[in-house]
Amino acid sequence: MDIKIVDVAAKAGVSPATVSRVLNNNNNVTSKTKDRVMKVIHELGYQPNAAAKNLRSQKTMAIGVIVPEINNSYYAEVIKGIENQAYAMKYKVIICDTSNNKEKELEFINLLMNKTVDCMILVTPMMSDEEICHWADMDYSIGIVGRYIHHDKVPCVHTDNVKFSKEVVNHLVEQGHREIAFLSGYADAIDSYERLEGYLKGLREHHIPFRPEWIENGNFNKQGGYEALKRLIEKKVSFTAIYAANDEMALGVYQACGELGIKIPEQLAVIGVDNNRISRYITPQLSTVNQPKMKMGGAIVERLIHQLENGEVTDNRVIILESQLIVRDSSRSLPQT
Amino acid sequence: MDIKIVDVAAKAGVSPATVSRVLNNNNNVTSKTKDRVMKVIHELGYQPNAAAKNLRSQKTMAIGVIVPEINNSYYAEVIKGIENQAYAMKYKVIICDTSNNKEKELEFINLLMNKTVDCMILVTPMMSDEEICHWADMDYSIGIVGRYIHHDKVPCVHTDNVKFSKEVVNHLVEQGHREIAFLSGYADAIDSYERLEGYLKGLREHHIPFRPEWIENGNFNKQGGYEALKRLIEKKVSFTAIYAANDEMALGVYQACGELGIKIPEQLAVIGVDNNRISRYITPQLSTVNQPKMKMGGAIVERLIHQLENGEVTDNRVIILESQLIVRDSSRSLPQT
DNA sequence: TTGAAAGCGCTAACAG
DNA sequence: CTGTTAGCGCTTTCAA
Repeated sequence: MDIKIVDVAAKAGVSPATVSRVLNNNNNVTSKTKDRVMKVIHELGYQPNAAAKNLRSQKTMAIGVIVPEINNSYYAEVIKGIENQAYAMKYKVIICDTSNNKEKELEFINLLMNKTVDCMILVTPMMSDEEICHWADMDYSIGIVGRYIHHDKVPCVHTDNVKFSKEVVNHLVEQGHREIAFLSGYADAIDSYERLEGYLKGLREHHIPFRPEWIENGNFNKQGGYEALKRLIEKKVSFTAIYAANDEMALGVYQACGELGIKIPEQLAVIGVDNNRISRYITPQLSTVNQPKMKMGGAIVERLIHQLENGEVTDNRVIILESQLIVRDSSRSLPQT
Repeated sequence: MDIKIVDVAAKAGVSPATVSRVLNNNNNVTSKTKDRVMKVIHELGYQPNAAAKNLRSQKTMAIGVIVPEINNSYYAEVIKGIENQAYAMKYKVIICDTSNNKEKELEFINLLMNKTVDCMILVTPMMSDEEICHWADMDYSIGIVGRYIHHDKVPCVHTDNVKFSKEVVNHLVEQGHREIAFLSGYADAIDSYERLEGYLKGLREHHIPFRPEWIENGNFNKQGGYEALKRLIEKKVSFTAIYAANDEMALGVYQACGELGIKIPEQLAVIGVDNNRISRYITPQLSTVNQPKMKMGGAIVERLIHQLENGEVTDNRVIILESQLIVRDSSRSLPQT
C-alpha cells in the first residue's frame, strides 16, 4: 500500500523514531541525518498517515464548526474568518450545516466530539445554555459565536446588541420618528431578545411610551419580515419607522411595502442589522448595523486554540466586538447629501 | 481518561470484539447480548474513538472540499449542496478555503490526502488538468465541480457554458443588439474560456462579425468588471450590450455606468451569469443565467461516494446540468410587462 | 455465536 | 544524538 515511516527509516538507514523526530522538528537530530532523512522523504513522496498520528498523539488539528446555514451570507462571513485564522494556526476546519435544525445540531456535536476534532465552535447555536454547559462540563472544548454563555471554560464572541439597538432607535428619533415598530427574530434566539431590549431602552431614553402592538416576530427571514409587516398594517397600529432585527426581515418589509405602495423612506423608514451585501444594492439603500463577522470568526478561533494549547483559560473569555450603525437612504428623512 | 471499548466489554461481560460487532451492526450477535451491550453503552455514555477507528478501518467517513472563496454566494450554495448530500450519506465535510490562491490549493490537497479524508471535491480548481490527473493517477479519489477533466476516474459536474452563452447572445440579438461586448473571468479558468467560446459561436450564428476590441478581462470580480467597462469606453469601441461572464463583474459594470451616467438598459443592456441573489435586488434587475449550484454539489458527492464504496467507476462520470436564462430588466429593450 | 490475539502507523519513554 | 519498545483504541481474522 502506501509508503510508511518504517520504509523511510529503512532507506535512510535510521530508526522510525528518528524519522518521526525529523518530521516533528524535534531538535535532537543532527542536521546531517536530518538532511538525509528529508531527502528520502522527498524521494519516496512519504506522507505521514493522519489517522495513526491522531490516534497516537491524541490530537487531530481539526476544529469542528456548527452553523445554522452555510449559504447565509452572515454565517458564510463568520466561517471565512474562522477558516483564515484556523489556517494561520495550522488547523483544519470541519463544517456542519444544521439547516436551523436543533436535532442535527446535537447529532453533529455527538458525531465530532469523539476525537474527530480537538474543539468545536458553535455559531449561534439553538441548544439551551444548560445543554452547552453540560458539554463544557464534560471537558469538551467549545467556543461560541454570537451568544453569551455563562460558563468559565467557554469563550464567547459577540456584539453588544443592546448598545447598537439603542443607537438605532436614537438615529430614528433624530430623524423625527416617534412611532417605531420592531421586528424580532426567533423567539428563543438571544440576539432577538437583546435587540428587543435595546429597542425598549432606546424608547425609554427618549420618553416614548412603548406600545406592545409595535412588536412583531419575523423569524429572522425574509418571508417572516414580509408577513410581519402585513400583520402590523392589519392591526391598524400607527408607526412611521421600523427596526428589523436583521436585514433579511427588512428585505421582506421592502417587498410588502412595494406591494402595498408604501414609500421608503418617505412613508416608512426602515433599518436592519447585519450589513448584508444586498443592503447596499437594494433601492433605496438599506440602513443597517455592520457586524464584524469575519473578525468574530477569527477571534473565537484564536481564543479557543490558545486555551486548548496552553491548558489554562484566559481571562478575556468573553469578547464583545463593536458594531457600527450605517445610515443609508432607507432611514433618512432629509434629502440625501 | 475517556471510556473505551474494553470498559464497555468488561461491564457487559463480553469481549471487546463483541462490542465492536454490536456497534457495527454485525449480524452474528444474539439479540440478547446485543441488548445487554447496548444498555451498557448508554449507561456509560460510550463514544467510539474516531481516530482509532479511522486507523484500523482505513476510512474516515470524511470528504475534503477545496473552494476558492467560501463567502462567495456561488460557492456557498455549492457547499450547501455538498453538505446536504454528505449528511444524507453519513459523511463529514472538511472545507478548505484557498482565497483564490493556487499555492494554498496544493497545500490543502497535500494536507488532506493522508487519510484525513476518504476523497476530495475540488470546486473550480486553479491547478492544471495535468496536475489533477497526476493526483488521480496516484489513486486519490477526486471529484470536480464546475470543470471538465479528461480522466477516467474523475467524476465531473458542470454546466454547459457554451450552450447558455449562445442563448445569452441569442437573447441580446432578439432585443435588437448587434454590438455585444464580452467580459471574461480569469484567463485560465475553464468557465471563462467556454463562455467566450459560446459568445463567439453565438455571434457567428447571427452572422455578426466578431471584433476583438469587444473582449475585456474582468477576473470574475466586481472591481474587475468596473475597470473592464472603463477600458472598453476608453477604447471608444462601439457596443450596445454587454455579456459579463458572471454577476459580480456585472455589478462592477453597474457601478461604472452609474458614474458615467450610462443608463441600463436604455443605453447599455447588461447580462451576467450565476443568478447571484443580488441580481434580483439591484435596480434595474439584472438578467442572468441560473446555475443549479446546490444540485451540482449534491451530484458530485453522490457520484464520488458511490465510486468510493462500490469500487468501480460509474459510466455516467460526467454530469452536465442544465442552466436557465433569466431575463430581467437590465436586458429588456421594450418597456417591461 | 463469541473470544483471543494481532496489528493499523505513528510517537514517546527509556536506554544507550 | 539515536534506537528499542510499548502502546494509542479499535476491528478482524482465526479458533473454539
